[in-house]
Amino acid sequence: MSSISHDISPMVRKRIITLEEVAARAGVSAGTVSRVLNGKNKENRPAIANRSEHIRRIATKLGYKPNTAARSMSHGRFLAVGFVTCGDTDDDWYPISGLNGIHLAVEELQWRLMFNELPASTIRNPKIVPQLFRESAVDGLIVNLLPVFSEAVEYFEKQSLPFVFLNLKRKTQCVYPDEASGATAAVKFVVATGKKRIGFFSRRFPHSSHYSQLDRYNGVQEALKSAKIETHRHLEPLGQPGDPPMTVIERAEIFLQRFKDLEAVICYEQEEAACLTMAAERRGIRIPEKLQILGFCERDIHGNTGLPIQTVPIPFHAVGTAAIHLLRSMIETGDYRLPSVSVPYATKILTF
Amino acid sequence: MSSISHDISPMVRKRIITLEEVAARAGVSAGTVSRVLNGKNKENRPAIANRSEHIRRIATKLGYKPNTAARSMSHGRFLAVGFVTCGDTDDDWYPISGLNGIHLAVEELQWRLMFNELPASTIRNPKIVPQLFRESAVDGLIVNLLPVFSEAVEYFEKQSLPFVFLNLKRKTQCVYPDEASGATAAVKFVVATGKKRIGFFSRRFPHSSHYSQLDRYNGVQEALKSAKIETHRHLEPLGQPGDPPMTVIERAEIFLQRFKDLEAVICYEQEEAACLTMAAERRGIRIPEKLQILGFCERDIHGNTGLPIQTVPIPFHAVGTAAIHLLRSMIETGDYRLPSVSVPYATKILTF
DNA sequence: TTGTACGCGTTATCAG
DNA sequence: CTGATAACGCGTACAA
Repeated sequence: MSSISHDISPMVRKRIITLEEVAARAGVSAGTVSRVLNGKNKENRPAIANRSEHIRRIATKLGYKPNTAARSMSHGRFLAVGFVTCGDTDDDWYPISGLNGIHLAVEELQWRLMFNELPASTIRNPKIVPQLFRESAVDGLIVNLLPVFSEAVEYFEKQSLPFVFLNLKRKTQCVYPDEASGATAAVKFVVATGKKRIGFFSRRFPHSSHYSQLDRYNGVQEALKSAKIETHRHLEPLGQPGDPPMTVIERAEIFLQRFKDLEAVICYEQEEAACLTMAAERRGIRIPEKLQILGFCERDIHGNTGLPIQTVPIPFHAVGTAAIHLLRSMIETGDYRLPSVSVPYATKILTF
Repeated sequence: MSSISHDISPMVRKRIITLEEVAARAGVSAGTVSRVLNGKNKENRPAIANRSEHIRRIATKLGYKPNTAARSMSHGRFLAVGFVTCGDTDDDWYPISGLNGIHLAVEELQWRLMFNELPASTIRNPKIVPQLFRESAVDGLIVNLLPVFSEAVEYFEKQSLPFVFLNLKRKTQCVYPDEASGATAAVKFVVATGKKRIGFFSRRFPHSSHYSQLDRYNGVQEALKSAKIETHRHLEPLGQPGDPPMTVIERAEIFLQRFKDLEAVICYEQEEAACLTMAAERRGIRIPEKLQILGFCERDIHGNTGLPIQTVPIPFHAVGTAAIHLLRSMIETGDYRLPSVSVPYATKILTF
C-alpha cells in the first residue's frame, strides 16, 4: 500500500569495548585512559598532549563508550533521575514540552532520565510495592501526578528519594507556573487590541481541585481591575449538585447567552476555548471577528489549521528545567525540603 | 492565592542498604541472601523455608533494594531500553498512550525505560555524537522519529544497538498500526448508521510523506467499494506548487462547497475533523445532525466536552507493547533484523 | 603523569 | 543449600 517499504540493510553487531582494551591498544594502563578521556590531566607538555590525543583517537576508532552501570557503581550515585507519571490508560497526561525541558537540563548535567509510571490504584494499595520502589536506579524523582496529588505527596514522603512535584503549589518541593503572571499577560494582550468587555470562561467554577483554576481566575480579575475594566463576566456553578454533568459546550452556550456584549474571552484551557468557539459559531457569532477567544495551552497546537483561537503558552518547558535544577540542589546538598519555585509566563502570546 | 499551600513534612534520609548488611543481620552470607530474594532456592524443606522467610523479612525491614547498576554489571546487560523522540521544541510529538504501552511491556519484563531525545539537527550533523551514543546505558532502542525518518534509519544502522521504529512501514524493524483495518472499521461504523454519501477529508492530498496518509485513504476507498458506495469524495491538491499553504479550514470550506450532499466524512486526523466541524457550522451545517464527522486520533480527547466529533482510536498502546516484544526478540536472539509487525485496529469506535 | 590496586554491589561458579 | 571467591567496568587514591 505504501510507497515506502524498502529493506533495512544488514547491521554489524559490535562487541563491547572496555577501557582495558583501549589501554592495551594504546600501550598504556586503563587508569591512564580513564583520566585522559575524563580530562583529568592538565596536558601541559606537548609530549603528553600528543600521547593523550593518540589515546582519544584510539578510543574513538574502537568505538569506546563508558559503561554507565560501572560508572554509577564507582561513583556511588546513579547520575540518573526518574520522571513519574500516572500511566492510567486514557487518563494519563503530561506536557511533552515539560518533559523536553526536563531532558534538556538532564542532558546538560550529563545525567540520564528514566520514565516511570505509578497508577493511582498502586498508590492506594499499601500492599503493592511498585517497580519504581522495588529497586534503586535513580538519584531522585520528578513527579507529575495530578489526579491524586494529595495521596501522592504522602506516599513519596515515605520513600527515601528526593523528589520534586510538577504543577503543584505547596511551600516546598514543587515547581509550577505562576498563573497570576499568565493571567496578567493574557489580559494585557487583549486590552492592547482595544477590547473593553472581557470575560472568563471555564469548564467548572474555579475551585480548589487544582491551584491553576483559582489562580488564573483571580489573576484575570485583578488584571482587569488594574486596567479599570469591568470584572466577573463569568458563570457561577450551574445545576444542582446531583445533576448529570453538563458538557462544556452546553455551558458555553449558557455563557454566551448570559453575556451578550462580550468582545473577548479568556478561557481556562484550550479545551474550553474550542468549545466556546463552536458554541459561538453556532449562534452566528463569527470568531475572531466578533469575538476574540484565548486559551491557555501547552503550546500553539493550531499552527496552520486556521482555527481562530489564540494561545497563551504555559511555560512548561521552563518548569521542567527548573524542576531538575531544584532536584539537583536537593541531591547535592542533601537537603530534600527546599522551597518551591514559581515560574513566570513569557509575555509573548502566540497568534494564529 | 490557592487554597492549598501546606508544608510538606520532614523526610528521613535513609542510607543505602546492601546485600551484605542484610546478610550480616541474618547471620548468613550475601550470596545466600541474593539466592533467596531471587527465588533460586527450591525451599523444599521446612527449615530452609523458614530461614528464607526470615531473610526476606529482614530485607524488607531494612528496606533493601537491589542496586540496578551492580545488577547490570554482573548480568552483563543493562536490562533497560531507551525510548527516542526528537525533542525539538514545538515540534516534538509522540502518543503518550504509545509510551504507556511500551512502559507496560517493559515493566512486565522487569526492565527499565530511559527517555532520550535526538533532534533532527543532531542527526544531520555528523560531527556531533549525542549523549545517547556517547555512553552505553541500554540494550536497545524504541525510536519515534517521524520528522526525519529516512535519515534516521541510516543513522541508527551505523550504531551497534538493536532498534525498533514506531509508526514507520518498512519490511524489518518496524511496528506500526494497520491503517487498512482502521479505515475498514471507520467505514463499517458509518455505514451501519445508514449513511450513503461518505467523504474523506485530509489536510493534504495523500502522498508518500507518511504511509498512514495513503493507507487510510486507500483503505477507506476500498471499504466503500466493498460496501458498494460511491468512492473518491475527496479533494485533489489545491493551488499551485509555489503558493502559500492554505489553512486546513480554508481547505475544509472548499471541500464542503464541492461535495454538498455529504452525510458523513472520515478525516485523516482529529485536527482535520475539528477544522471541518468549524467550517461546517459556519455554513450553517449542524454537526452531527446534518453531517457526521470522524477523525483518527490517539484517544478520545473530547470526553464530556460535547464536541460533536467521533474518534477512531489509533492502537498506539498495542503498537508500543508489540515494539517491546519485537525488541526483546532482537536482544535475546541476537538477530537485529526481524520482520516488521503490523498492529490491527480494534473494531470499536469511541462515541461522544 | 603513570601504573597498580582496590572498591563499588550483585550474581555465578564451585567446592563443601 | 551454603559460603567463599571471582568477575563485571570504571574511577581514583597511592606510590613511584
